[in-house]
Amino acid sequence: MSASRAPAGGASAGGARAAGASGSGAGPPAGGPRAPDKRRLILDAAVRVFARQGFHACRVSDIADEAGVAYGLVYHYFASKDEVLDTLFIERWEVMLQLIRDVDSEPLPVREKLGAIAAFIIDSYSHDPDLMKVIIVEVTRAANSFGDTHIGTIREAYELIGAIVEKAQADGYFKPEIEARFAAMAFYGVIEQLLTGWIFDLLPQGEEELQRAKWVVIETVCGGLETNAVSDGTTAGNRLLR
Amino acid sequence: MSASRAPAGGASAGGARAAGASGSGAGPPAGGPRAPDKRRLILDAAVRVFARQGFHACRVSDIADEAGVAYGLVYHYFASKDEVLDTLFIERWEVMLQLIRDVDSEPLPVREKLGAIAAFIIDSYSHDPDLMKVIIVEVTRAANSFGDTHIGTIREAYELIGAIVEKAQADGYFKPEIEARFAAMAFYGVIEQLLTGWIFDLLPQGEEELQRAKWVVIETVCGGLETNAVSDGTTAGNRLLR
DNA sequence: AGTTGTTGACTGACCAGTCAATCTATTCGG
DNA sequence: CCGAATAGATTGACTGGTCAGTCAACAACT
Repeated sequence: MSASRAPAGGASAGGARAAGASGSGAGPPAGGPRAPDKRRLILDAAVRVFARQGFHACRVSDIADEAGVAYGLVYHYFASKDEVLDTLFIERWEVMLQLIRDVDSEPLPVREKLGAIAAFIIDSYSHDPDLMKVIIVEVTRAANSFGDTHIGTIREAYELIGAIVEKAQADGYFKPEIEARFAAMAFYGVIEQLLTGWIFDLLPQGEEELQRAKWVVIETVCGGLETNAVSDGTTAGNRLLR
Repeated sequence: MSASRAPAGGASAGGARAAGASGSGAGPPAGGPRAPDKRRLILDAAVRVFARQGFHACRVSDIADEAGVAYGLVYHYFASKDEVLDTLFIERWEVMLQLIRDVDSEPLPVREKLGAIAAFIIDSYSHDPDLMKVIIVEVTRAANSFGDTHIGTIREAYELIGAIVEKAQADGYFKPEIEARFAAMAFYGVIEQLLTGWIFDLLPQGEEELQRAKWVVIETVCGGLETNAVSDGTTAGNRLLR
């Protein structure tokens, strides 16, 4: 429930370089906030355009216009229109993957681990709805084209979450009857559907709702996965074990 | 849990007719299984092609080829490529909507109501994975383009499910702290994510797994929504009230 | 004098949608 | 009962527009 590290949108960080430019090593002279950094400008513009019109419906010239640069410059920094989207996805997903790994390695109760993951994703949406919309709509859920390309990376997230669930089962917090893989999908599915609800404007999305949603996710999913009696007579849920 | 009415894929049924053909009333002489019914042929071919290549990546000629008809015939029955997909979605979604309405109107315990809905969707996938893939990937989750067009119909499903949850809350089976709208999204999200898992081949999809998944969905979601003590001391879950 | 950044007009491919022609079935006058 | 007439079904070559990606030139910086 604490602050949770929401990601900064601006800094360059990784980002897979395309073909073409050999990039002699050093980046811009000083990484200060002053540099125009057209590459970033294009990436950020692309997020807005993709979110507004969708990847397929928008033209490369729309991105260039939005970024205020010439058409050709897009191809100076990226090998193709696809690569722009790929870059956006990889950049962001890698951060999430790292967070999940970090969370996983810490000795926390499951609720807090899953809570941190849910919080991260929801905070990411809160911080940059357009970017999350693009990643979910255009990549994560695009079974053909992009989804296929990144399926390996996407799967990794599910597997890491699955591992967390498995551990919780081994420790007796979660019931073992529900396969960890299924549970991981369920957990992630609930979160993604909430984002979808916000994206489609099917759910109210004040800051308060977003915060509350974190709790709802955990309460709903963990509630169903925990070993809270039912079959055995004791009232002792994990609550007491913890 | 019972058989649940899985939909037949073949018969024409409703289906919004396009512009053009005024249809002087009677359809084909006898509605027997003999009639070629090119319209249906095209629709079924489109499902296969859309599932395989995706809506955007495929050409109208691919559909015509797959159906074994001439290019132009597609435009005899449908006003546009879009209309083919629209028709597929509406046809199927309407059936689901009707099922939800039926289920809702019957006096059943929540678990069985939601169970019937989950079963229907999962059976639909089991019966025609391609069609479900197309509907989910190309429409339900396409925030721009198609998703936008059908958002009203999609929303209706969420609202109906939400109403079921609300009723369960009023009856004391579900806890009231989790807003019905959220719960409905969570429920649907879990199911859709499972389908996604199967579509992307992230989850094993034997017939046995699909059947088991129905139980997992209910167990997970309802487990988290039910008023199973926790805050009050009694072990009495809804199980006893029922 | 070279290297990297930036520009935008241009091209080549691709494809949705059109349409005139052909085919098939049903109707109807004689 | 037959052949003409009408209407729908079916065909596939063609068109028009769109757009991703190229490239030759120019600018800025070192």
